[in-house]
Amino acid sequence: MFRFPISLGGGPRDNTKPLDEQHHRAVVDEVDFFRSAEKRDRVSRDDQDMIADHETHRVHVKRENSRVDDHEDRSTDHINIGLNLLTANTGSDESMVDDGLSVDMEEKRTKCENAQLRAELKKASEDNQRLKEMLSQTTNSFNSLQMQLVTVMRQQEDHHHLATTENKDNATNRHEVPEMVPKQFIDLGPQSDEVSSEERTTVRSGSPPSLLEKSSSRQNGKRVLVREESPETESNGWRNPNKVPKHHASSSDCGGNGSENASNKVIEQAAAEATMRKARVSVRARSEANMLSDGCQWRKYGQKMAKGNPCPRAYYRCTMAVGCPVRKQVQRCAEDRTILITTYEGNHNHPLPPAAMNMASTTTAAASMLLSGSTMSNQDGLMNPTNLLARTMLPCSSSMATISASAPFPTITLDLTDSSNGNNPTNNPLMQFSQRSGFAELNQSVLPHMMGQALYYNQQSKFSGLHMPSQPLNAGESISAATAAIASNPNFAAALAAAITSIINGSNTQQNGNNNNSNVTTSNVDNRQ
DNA sequence: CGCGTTTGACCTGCGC
DNA sequence: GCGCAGGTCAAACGCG
Repeated sequence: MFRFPISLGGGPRDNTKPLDEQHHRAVVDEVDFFRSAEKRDRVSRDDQDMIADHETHRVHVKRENSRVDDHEDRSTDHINIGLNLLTANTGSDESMVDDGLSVDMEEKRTKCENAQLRAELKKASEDNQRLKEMLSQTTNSFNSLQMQLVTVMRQQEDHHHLATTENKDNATNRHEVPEMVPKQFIDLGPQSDEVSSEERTTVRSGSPPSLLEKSSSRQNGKRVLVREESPETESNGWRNPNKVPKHHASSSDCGGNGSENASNKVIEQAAAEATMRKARVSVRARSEANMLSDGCQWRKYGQKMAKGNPCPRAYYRCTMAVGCPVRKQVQRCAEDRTILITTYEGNHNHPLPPAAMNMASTTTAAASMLLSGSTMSNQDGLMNPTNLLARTMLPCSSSMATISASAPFPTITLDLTDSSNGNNPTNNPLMQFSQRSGFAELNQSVLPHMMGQALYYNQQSKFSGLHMPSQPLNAGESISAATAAIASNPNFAAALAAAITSIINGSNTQQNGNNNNSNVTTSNVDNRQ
């Protein structure tokens, strides 16, 4: 566990000081080049401080150093300490004869201790910072999970309510209450900041003015309610998201009457959407079919021969709602054509059937991670062992999940082919996950969901799309267990506690195994400048 | 006839 | 600036 150096090298006198003062002392980043000089100077001027106790001297010196500015302000005599050094020596009393050597030794000793203290302080501050980050991430994850839980519970309530209603008014109201899928908006993108949970509840239960409910979409022959984007939203949607910056630039030029703040906001939104779209989740699975059935409706809009692969790449977009930005690419692996590589991109902006929630949560989590990762520097990205994603995802799926930036966009690849131990399901962490979580079904649409849940759990993890080689870590089991606990245990607090414990243990494990953690978060410096 | 697929053209970003 | 590759568009086509 983390060790907090409570004793900062001070003697008993430290405990008598106020906490804030001690803290102040701890923060002061001084180098006592003039420690001995000050001391000797003080000896010459202050008889009361001529105490033989070395410890008392040292503590007093630190206090002096922490308030050196005050001294300089109050008395100009202390400005030129080095000059007073000679006069203090020459004019000193009998103590100078005896302390000539001991002072030097004490000086070295105090310097050494000071360096140790400084190192401990640095380490403590680093641990503190890391804990803060972990707490923040965990809190955010908890809030998100709680929101999902509320959504699911509400969904169940709705189903129950519908069932009871249908039982009561079976004949009369059936056509008025169409069978509908739960309106689960899993968009975790920038919109989530603007739409409060109350508003989302309203979206689920009512009909907001900006949303038009449309019953034309089909889902397995059933009528479903989908959200139809407003024209403005659609214009910023999938139509040409890659051109968003240019479009906005041109629009701002053409429509110069518009508010600059508004346009900036729109630009930021568009940039965020573009960023969200660039996060990709690639799923590798063995399949004879041309496409994985992930619960969504797709329409093919293009096909292209990719370089280095004799198999064409097919482009699909989600057609469950007008303007849904989600697209996917399907391509067979060049080396093994039985492997189907499906790459998802973007987040659904419409309600999804439960079957489609699986894959959607995965892509959404990836996009969210990209957003959070965009606020980080490369040094603090995946290469940083404090990264929750790297520590949580990769350990339990080191052979399945890789993150690569060699691709044009940050891509998380989920290898479900599992060539190494695929014949033994119990060796598969996801299989273990499913078994512990009580999932009866396990198919290619469920697997990404579970990965997606893990990703969702780590959506606050920061990464910059750097290449992260898979490294088997010891904390895999504990992380997997914690993830399973979250999924299966309705008590999120207990599950989160288990997860935090596992993460912390994993952090220590990693730190023990890797001493090159010089880039462990040491500052809050935001590198977006 | 409506919807989905096919396919060639076009656009855009990137490397040289 | 040019070429290449990835990605997208949209007219043509096929199917139920």
